[in-house]
Amino acid sequence: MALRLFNTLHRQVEEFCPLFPEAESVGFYCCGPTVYDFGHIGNFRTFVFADLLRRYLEFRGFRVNHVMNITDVEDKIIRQVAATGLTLAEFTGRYTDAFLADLGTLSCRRPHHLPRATDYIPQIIELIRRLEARGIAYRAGDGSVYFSINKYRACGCRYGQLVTLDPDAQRRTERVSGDSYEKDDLADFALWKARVPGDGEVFWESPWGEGRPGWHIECSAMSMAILGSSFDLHLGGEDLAFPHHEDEIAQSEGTGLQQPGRPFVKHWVHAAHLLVDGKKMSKSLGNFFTVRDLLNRGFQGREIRFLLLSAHYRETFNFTLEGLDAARTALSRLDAAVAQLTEKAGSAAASDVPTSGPAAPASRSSLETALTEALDDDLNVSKAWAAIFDWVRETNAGLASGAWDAAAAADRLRAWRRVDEVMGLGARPAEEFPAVALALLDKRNAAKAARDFATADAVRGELKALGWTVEDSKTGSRLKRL
RNA sequence: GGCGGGGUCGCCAAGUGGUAAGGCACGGCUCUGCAAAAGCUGCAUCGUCGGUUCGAUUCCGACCCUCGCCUCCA
Repeated sequence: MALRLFNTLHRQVEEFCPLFPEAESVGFYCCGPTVYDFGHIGNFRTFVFADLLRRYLEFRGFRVNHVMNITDVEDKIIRQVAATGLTLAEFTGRYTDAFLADLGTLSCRRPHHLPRATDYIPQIIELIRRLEARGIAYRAGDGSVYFSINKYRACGCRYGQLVTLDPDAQRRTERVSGDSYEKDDLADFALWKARVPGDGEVFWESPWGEGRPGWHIECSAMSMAILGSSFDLHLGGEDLAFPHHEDEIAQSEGTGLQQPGRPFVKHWVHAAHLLVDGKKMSKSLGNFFTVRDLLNRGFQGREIRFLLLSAHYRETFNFTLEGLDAARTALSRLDAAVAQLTEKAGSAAASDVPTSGPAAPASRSSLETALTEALDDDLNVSKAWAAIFDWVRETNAGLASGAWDAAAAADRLRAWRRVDEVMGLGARPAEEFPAVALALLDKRNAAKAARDFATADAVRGELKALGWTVEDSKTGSRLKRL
């Protein structure tokens, strides 16, 4: 079996085969954030999904070269820079740091490369020059440089690979028409935007005068600079398919840098949106939660990650706080099983180091087999969770019946750790018990030992008021946060 | 208006031409001093109407509802 993934280019599920099987790594690009504000969890759904795919590829034995751009020059950023009086680097640096911190909170592996658009101005200019030399880019009256879709098509290239849009049937919004007068054609898009007074100090010298990069060119420049002119995987949110990715293909393939027969990107993968109350989560609607918002409400990053990974990436997913509560409950059941297994395994588990890469079939656990089967199927996480929760039930039942010794428990634990290399939930953070709670626990244990149940129950009530519940077991009592 | 997704148990969410995974919630039982946790167990005929078929939730058609893209956007 091999990994099968939906490819937006062909609108079907296809087996993932590296473009260059002999190459040492798989080229993996995911459109990153525009750093003008904190990202919301809708944005992070895509990044968590990208992380899952990366982890799974690595689990499957591929070496992944993961690139995520940081777009640090753009209209909203320029407005904010002007408004705050900060320099571009100061302003975008803050949100870049916040973004990376949030990525860490959600247990996403750090991309190997995090190129910033402003560090790639020479490459961007070079790309535009190539397009200009091939007659595909043209300079408009306002000094900006545009991409000509007609010229591009005249070169035998296809515009409209990711979406089917009939230009004549499109809705003409004010914004589109208002934007069009400098362009030869409505659908053309800016490669280089001439400096205007509102840009303040944000501009670069170029063969076309002072200005800044257009909307989509930075991704073409950075992805090709780092991964080459043809690479394996390009991901992003579904809203980026058009126009961003379509234009990216046009700019990249318009340069003619690819080997004959090689596409710019072999496999395009798009993640569906997160909804809130049935509507797309977005900055403009104001219906968004940032990772920080949820942390402030007492949720953990891994709980958010779990929720974001609970639905298939190509289905829209409705985010609710109730859903997050349910995710927390489910995750704590998993945590409890893993914790008990760890306890049972004792020192037998200590030497285990989870490893990536394919396990020999003989040593593959049934959990791992089920996970692989599920994820090979276009990353069917629902199926994967079903297997994981079946495993949780088996684990609890086996633990309760005393069926396993330490070594058997360690085996099961090892299986889980391998699977968690992909899911990325990690271990539950160690709980800090306040001294008061521990004192009350002792008091209750003493009362219980003396069979003074009235006192024991009263103390349990006190603990409950403090937000702790008590779980009695054969081996003793433990505290658990309510 | 054009294009593309969805409508499966109270909620979330897989899936299949032969009567439907998993999670959360809920009920019963076991365990427990009582609980909690855990286990066992119960709980859906798949938007509507037609059609194809021995048989459709799964295929086709129509309709209703809903979300997204077409404009910066994960």
